[in-house]
Amino acid sequence: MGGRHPALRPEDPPPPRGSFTPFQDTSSKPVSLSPADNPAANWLHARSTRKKRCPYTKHQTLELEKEFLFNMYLTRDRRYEVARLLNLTERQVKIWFQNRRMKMKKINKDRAKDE
Amino acid sequence: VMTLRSRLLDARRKRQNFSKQATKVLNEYFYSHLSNPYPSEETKEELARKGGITVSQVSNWFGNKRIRYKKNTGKFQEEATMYTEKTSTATRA
DNA sequence: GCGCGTCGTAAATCATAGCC
DNA sequence: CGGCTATGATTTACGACGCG
Repeated sequence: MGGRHPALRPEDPPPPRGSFTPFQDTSSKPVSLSPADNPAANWLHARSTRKKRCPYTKHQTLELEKEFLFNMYLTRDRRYEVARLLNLTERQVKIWFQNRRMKMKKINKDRAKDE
Repeated sequence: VMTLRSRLLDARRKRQNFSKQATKVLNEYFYSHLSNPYPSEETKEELARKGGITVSQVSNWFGNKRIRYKKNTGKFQEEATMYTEKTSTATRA
């Protein structure tokens, strides 16, 4: 593996709730846990405090796409405005743009091979 | 959703399930690395080559497989046994 | 240090291939 | 054929790490 884990943690105590100790484990690989009966026990998993994915409405998506067409990168002001208009948080808008840029990269790559 | 594949892939090849060869290659890796089924980029490329699919498809497959396996391990026991023995029988008999 | 960037992923959801 | 499930792909959300 590249070494870097994502937004997930391998296995850990129950939800700390207080939301500290984000962590993960870039180094140690005790390689021990994972009872034979549950191989998935040591796999990465999302923290239990993660917000459930909530599909955006057609309108929200359409407006976000229009904004993306205009600028792939948001200014702080635009982000605030878009979030207000679409009733999303600024964080959601920021992440939507990050994901959208990744999607664009993938599309371009696919199209490059395709010719 | 249909914005991507609807245009770049729909007209011609619609989604089709992977070939037996691709499925075999992916499952063999998955079940022989069950404790850590996260292939490196290089490994993904190799699996993609052996299966005749793209690296993205390999990533999608592992993402789907990990979640679906974790959600219902029981349902996969049969194929788990199958691919596990297929991979280890060589050394014995 | 903050703050936003990319990268890789989980989990949910979508779309439809394929099998009764 | 119509319904249902299996499966591949896409969509949200986030931690780790990088960089200015």
